This record gives sequence, structure tokens and C-alpha cells, in this order.
Amino acid sequence: MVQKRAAVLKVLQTSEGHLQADEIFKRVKEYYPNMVLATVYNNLHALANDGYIRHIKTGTGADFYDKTPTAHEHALCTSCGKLIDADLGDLGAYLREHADLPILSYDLILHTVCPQCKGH
Amino acid sequence: MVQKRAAVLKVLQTSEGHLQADEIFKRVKEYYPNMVLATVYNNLHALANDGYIRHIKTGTGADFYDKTPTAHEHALCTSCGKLIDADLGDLGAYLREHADLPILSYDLILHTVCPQCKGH
DNA sequence: CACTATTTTTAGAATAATTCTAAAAGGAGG
DNA sequence: CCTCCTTTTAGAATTATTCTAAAAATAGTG
Repeated sequence: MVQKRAAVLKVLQTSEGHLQADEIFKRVKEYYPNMVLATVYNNLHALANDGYIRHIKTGTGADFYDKTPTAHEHALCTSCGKLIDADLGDLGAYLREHADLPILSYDLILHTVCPQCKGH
Repeated sequence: MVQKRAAVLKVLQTSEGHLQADEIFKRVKEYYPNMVLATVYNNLHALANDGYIRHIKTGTGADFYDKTPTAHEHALCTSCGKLIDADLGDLGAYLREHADLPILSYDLILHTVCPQCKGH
């Protein structure tokens, strides 16, 4: 049994939105006070590797982790810094159709102003 | 006159492909041996801000800088680590058409195996 | 259950690209 | 020449992430 891996996954799955490693760390520590940040990273990598979660690099600051592993895209709010889901249809199909190169995978981050921030 | 900014720009423009800050630093230092890395970053930011070049974050290791500021996409070779240009048609139009959010800008990195690496 | 092998966790150091800070230098305009 | 504003320098600081080696937990096998 891999208690701490399960705890990391559970925290992600029972949280709203997308979290960063240090936030996950904080929340898992409530259950496992002796938890260490390196273990969170270990488990996040393992979980992403096994397809349970997604690892999203924004290029600005810390990475996010997404409880939903199925294909969808993300947008970063330039105002509040939150990462939100974006629906872009079948972007993968578009890319594979138009690219002049084989696409192993891709990372896309949109920059937007989220609805909350727009409502000033 | 901003000699060092011009030198940074010239190095980029007269080099093949896409460079990282430390490589630009090395090359500019041949002309200005007292050059310092922070100045390279200063000038790269200034140049990107003024639209002369593009700043490309790959999310893995160092950022790249692109002498071509007009719209096109990029692919990172998983084998050799080089950043190469990718033609994806009018991706901006696709995104704006399909997105459920306003798109201020976006960052896309494809992962591929470049032609050179493919030829083992 | 005992034994061994593998995985997980820990603690803390290390990494590495980038940014920051404060001071010095440079150049433009009057 | 004087003053202002920009650029540059040197080096420290930042910060998320990774690495390392040792300890602990766990699982598999007989």
C-alpha cells in the first residue's frame, strides 16, 4: 500500500481547480505531518507517469497539477494567476493535421483574464 | 546609442536557429569581453518587449530566443534538445474560433524528434 | 513467519536559470 | 559643464525543483 501516494492523489481529487506542489504539500501535511516536499514531488511524478493526473508547466513560476488526466487545454489568468480549463475542441487533430513534423505531445498555455477577474 | 543591445540583437540575427541566454552571452562576449549575463537578460527582455525578437519558454531548462518575431510555432526535439520552427497554419485563428475564453496570447511547444535525429 | 528485494520516504544539500539590488558608468540635451 | 535618464556591472538572492544517501516501509517467496 502506498499511503502517501494515495493521499496526494486524494488531495488533488477533492480540491477545486489546479494546485501547485507547495499547496498540495500543505494539505497533505494535515494528514501526514511528517510529510516532506520531496515526497510530494515523487508522488506527483509517479501519478502523472501512471496517468492518474496531469502535470502542467506554465513557464511562469511553479507548475500546476490537474486531477483530470483526459485531454483538455488550460489558460492562465494574467490577473490572478489561476489556471483554468479551456475547451478548444479537438486541438490534437488540428495539430496533427497541419504540422509538418511528427508530434509526440505538446504543451499549450493560453493567457487570458478569467471571468472572475473580468468582473473587476 | 545602445551598443550592447545592438550586439545582442546582431548575434541572434546572424546565428542559425534558436539560442539560449548563455550561448548568446558567450558570443556577445567575444565583442564585449566585459559583458555580464545580467546585461544579456536585460537586453533580451528589452528586445522582446519592443518586438524585435521572441522569447520562448520551453518549460524544460533554459528559455530560447528567436530572431524571427512574426507568428510561427516551435517544436522541441526530445532527442537533441534543439528548438526548431514548426508550421501549423493559422493556429491563432483556430484557437480564437474554438476557445471559450478571450485569448490574450498563448505559448505552445510541440515535442518531436527532429529530422536529423530521426536519421539516427 | 522469516528473509530478501524493491519501493518509498526522509532530510537536507545541490542545482540552475533567472531576477534583483545598489552602485557606477555612459550618453543626451540644454 | 551640469543634470537627468538609461544602461551596465557585480554579485547576491530567489525559487522551484531535483538529487543523494541513508533509513524505513512494504511486498514477494518459500
